Amino acid sequence: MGALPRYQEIAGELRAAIYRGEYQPGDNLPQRVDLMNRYGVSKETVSKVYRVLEAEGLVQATRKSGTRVRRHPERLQLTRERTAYRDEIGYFFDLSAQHWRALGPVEINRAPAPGEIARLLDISPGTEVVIRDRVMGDPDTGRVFQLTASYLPADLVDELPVLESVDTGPGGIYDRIEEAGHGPLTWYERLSARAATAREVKLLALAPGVPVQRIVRTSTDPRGKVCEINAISLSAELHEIGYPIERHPSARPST
Amino acid sequence: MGALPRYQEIAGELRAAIYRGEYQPGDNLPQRVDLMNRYGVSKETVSKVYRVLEAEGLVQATRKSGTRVRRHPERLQLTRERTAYRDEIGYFFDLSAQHWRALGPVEINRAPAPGEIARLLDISPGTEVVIRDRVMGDPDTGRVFQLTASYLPADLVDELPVLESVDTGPGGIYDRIEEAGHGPLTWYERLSARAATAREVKLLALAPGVPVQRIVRTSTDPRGKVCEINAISLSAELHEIGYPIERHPSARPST
DNA sequence: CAGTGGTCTAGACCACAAC
DNA sequence: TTGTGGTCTAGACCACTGA
Repeated sequence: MGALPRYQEIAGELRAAIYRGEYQPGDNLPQRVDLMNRYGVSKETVSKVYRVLEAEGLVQATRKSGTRVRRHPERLQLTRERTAYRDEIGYFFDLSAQHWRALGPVEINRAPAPGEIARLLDISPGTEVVIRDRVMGDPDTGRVFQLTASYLPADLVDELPVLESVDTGPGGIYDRIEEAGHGPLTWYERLSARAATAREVKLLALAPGVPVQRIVRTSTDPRGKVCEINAISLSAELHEIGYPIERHPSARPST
Repeated sequence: MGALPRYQEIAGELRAAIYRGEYQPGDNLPQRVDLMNRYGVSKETVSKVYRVLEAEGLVQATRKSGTRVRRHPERLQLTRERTAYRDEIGYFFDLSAQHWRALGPVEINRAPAPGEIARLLDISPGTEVVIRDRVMGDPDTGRVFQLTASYLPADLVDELPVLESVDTGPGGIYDRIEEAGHGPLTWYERLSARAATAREVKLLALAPGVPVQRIVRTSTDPRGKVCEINAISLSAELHEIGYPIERHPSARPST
């Protein structure tokens, strides 16, 4: 027996075969019973093999018709602008997602701030914040594309109760915050990724093993107080974020 | 019995308890035997529960001392500039990662282009390309931070054999490509994320369930030919990519 | 060296989707 | 209807690691 457990070895062989192109997207992989015989292992072990590959997003199993190599969908190019625009409804940060709308009403709750958010808001973890949750998507097809959560520190909401109401008026929370003397806000975005939560898998209809891409935007007032954090989750399989690179004078073309 | 399998139900309860803060980072979760008794399930089922939570990057098991809620490391802010710089060694696209160096020699191979790369190079999948693989990291600690692969179409390498050699001279492949009449190159970057491959888990020392962030840069010559694709994999847990947002005139401050 | 996680089995049963 | 994936068990054994 090698250093790796049996099921990892078998997963490795199948993975390599997929990368070599022996199994093309859409092809069926050997079914459970065949692998049991071929490698002389039990059904549970074979299941473990396929669970590993499924968690990697490589294969997809359907009852009766077998386990297939996944076809990866084309990625939607999400040209994330580094510029904030504003229209009659409010602010937007994304030219290519301009037609997405909230599917259903905003959900507003008070809850302890998750660790990452507390750190960015510069409050101690577990402190209560106001959370405005939105499910965004294509209003025509009803397809969900992103989950948005807006985190507001409790002291700011006490000062500005409108932030806890469903309709925050023209220009949305940013205009209200700026009117209350916190303007002009400056924005900063951070891009990261992590494994999907159960909620994200369900709402974004993620295939097993697909991570989410995160866009976390902080809004800071001129005194340096972080007034809001806006966290977006997107399917990492469906989206990519693109931008052109400019040449610095040090990188002059040599033609 | 509900709609979900038993192990998913139990995983859900533990997950919720972690989010509620009943188990803090560093705390021990109940051990296998306790959960067997509490829920009246077998050891394999309990293992499956913890395998789910581990794949989500929520918990980490160590023999003898139990299964703990993971502490997530601080993210290294990777301020990805939108500007290409150049020094005596070559081009760089990342101010904050300037001191990273190749750990070990470049590995150069000819292999069929993976689907994603073929699409960007505008060649049919499986066409042979030249791949230059590098492992980058901190030269002092030896810690690996990113895997870099540079994909070059075979016809360009036939025209410019130096692209297949280890030392490509001052300014690297970009200067060689531009000197050969393909300059000035224009660059475009795409950010995405996906589940880690086995190689990435090993080389980047990723914890189970941690995805990789991908930065894929295309270099295009003035005639529109894509001359190179540079694909970087980073631990999504360790890095985030940040940038400030500017105000468009439409988003004037309302103070 | 004992305790905990990790792997594996043989066999049972369920549930869904294609036929 | 039936074949396929999916779940679960009871019990065995291994392997690492912290006291």
